[in-house]
Amino acid sequence: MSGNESRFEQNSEGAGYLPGLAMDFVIFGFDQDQLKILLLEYRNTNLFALPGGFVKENENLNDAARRVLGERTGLADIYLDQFYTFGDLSRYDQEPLRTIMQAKGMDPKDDHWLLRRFVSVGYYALIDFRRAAPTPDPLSDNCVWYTLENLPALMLDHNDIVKKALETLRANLDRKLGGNESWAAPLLAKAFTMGELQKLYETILGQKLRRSGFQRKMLGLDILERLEKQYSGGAHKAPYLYQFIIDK
Amino acid sequence: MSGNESRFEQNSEGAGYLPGLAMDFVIFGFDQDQLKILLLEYRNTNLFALPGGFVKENENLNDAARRVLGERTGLADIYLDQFYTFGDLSRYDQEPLRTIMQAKGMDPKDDHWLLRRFVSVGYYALIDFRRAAPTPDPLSDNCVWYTLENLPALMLDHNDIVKKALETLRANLDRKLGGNESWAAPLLAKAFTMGELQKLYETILGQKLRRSGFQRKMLGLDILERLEKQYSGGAHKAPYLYQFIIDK
DNA sequence: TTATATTGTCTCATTATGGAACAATAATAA
DNA sequence: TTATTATTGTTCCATAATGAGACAATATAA
Repeated sequence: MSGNESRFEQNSEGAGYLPGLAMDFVIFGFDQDQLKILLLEYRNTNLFALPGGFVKENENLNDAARRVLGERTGLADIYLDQFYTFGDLSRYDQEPLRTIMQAKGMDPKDDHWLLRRFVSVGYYALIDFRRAAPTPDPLSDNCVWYTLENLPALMLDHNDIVKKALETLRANLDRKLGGNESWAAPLLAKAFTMGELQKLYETILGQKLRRSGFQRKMLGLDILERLEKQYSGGAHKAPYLYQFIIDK
Repeated sequence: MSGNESRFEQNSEGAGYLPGLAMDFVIFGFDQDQLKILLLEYRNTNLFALPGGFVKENENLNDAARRVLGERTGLADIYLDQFYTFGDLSRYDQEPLRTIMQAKGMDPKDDHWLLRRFVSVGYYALIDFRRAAPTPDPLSDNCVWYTLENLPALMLDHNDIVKKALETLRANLDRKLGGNESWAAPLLAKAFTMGELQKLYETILGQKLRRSGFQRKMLGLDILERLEKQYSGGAHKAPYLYQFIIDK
């Protein structure tokens, strides 16, 4: 992190990084029946942004994504999906970043590398809300979970990026219904009830599903192992707990 | 095309273009029951590549894609899909491009902008085989249709790019089956038989489909208009001709 | 005129899905 | 202790979708 700090402040040329290329992340977590994503906050500016990063000159693009994801969440081995590359000219707006840098006491020149035009590769990730250690980058003051329905206005085209990420995630859910479902594992506890799994689907898809049909389909996929243990805590029949079958 | 020529030869800095960012195209056409894509050939080098291009400094990424697609095929208003961005270090191999430039009588220095590392945004397009005017770029000698099953070994990671494009196209076919099917229009004649449409699906998906089921599903989508005209030419009952319903 | 290949449609068994019912039961209220 | 309540796991059935094939229709070739 110490070497990280310097790339923003001391190095006005962005040496060691590919010029004009950035990455932005839509990092999904699931907590209390809500989908959330990680946002960066900039104090005194009222600006919010997606976590992002840059690609080193001797680094694979997707490796850079994993590295930055680790830097922001402390997590490795994450379900990570490159979903779109954003390259509109409307992204090229020096104002927000200049405001942020000035709020940090910097006085960047017009040709500071961070103020140039960037094309940004979008990734989304599904991570374990409970294990994540949200960490702001050197320019930000905070890295916080925001409920998807409650997002503030974000910098540049970042709201569009979130929208596209969610669309892609939904489409992939449909397609992956037949395959290995372990994508959902990081979003749930190790053992979970069928109701919790259904709630996760409903939250991502933004619509209610029929209970019996959902149970029928999930059990039919042979990806769930029913545990003998039972959950307790509600004034009703105790549901089974399930785990995803690994390997498969 | 005149201004195009100069960007490769006279301008060793690539001025006016975003550095390190390229686009590669998998341009699909359909002819004689075969799926084909456009390849560039380089004489005296035995090298083949996907058509590609660069993004101007004051141009949207997707607009650049449409521009380059027009330059290579002469076509506008094309179904164009950005499917993945390729950024592995293994792409960074000066040899093929140096060979090509030398075969053209150029002697580029090691830091010639074309010999630097590029991250490339992949697009695929479905175009009308009959209306296309394949046009090589200034570095290439030829722009030719190749059957997908007969592709030669391509430069750099271009075979991977083709593979990924086909995977994406197939996945999108499945998803779009319920929606508007006009994506298929550029690949077929204005009027076509159900058998021709089925053949197109089978070729893209790489598998046989059941005839009665295909007909049932297609007619049920309400996207086809049955024409009174009938095709003739085979020693059998004449099939109906169909058109896609526009607007819808 | 007959044969042949392919088409448009239909049939029927099988499977999947929508929607609801039902008994089971863990906690809570009486 | 007993009744109540909310939620679960399962079953049921009507409807829809799908797989696999049968059959008559017919434009050309023999």
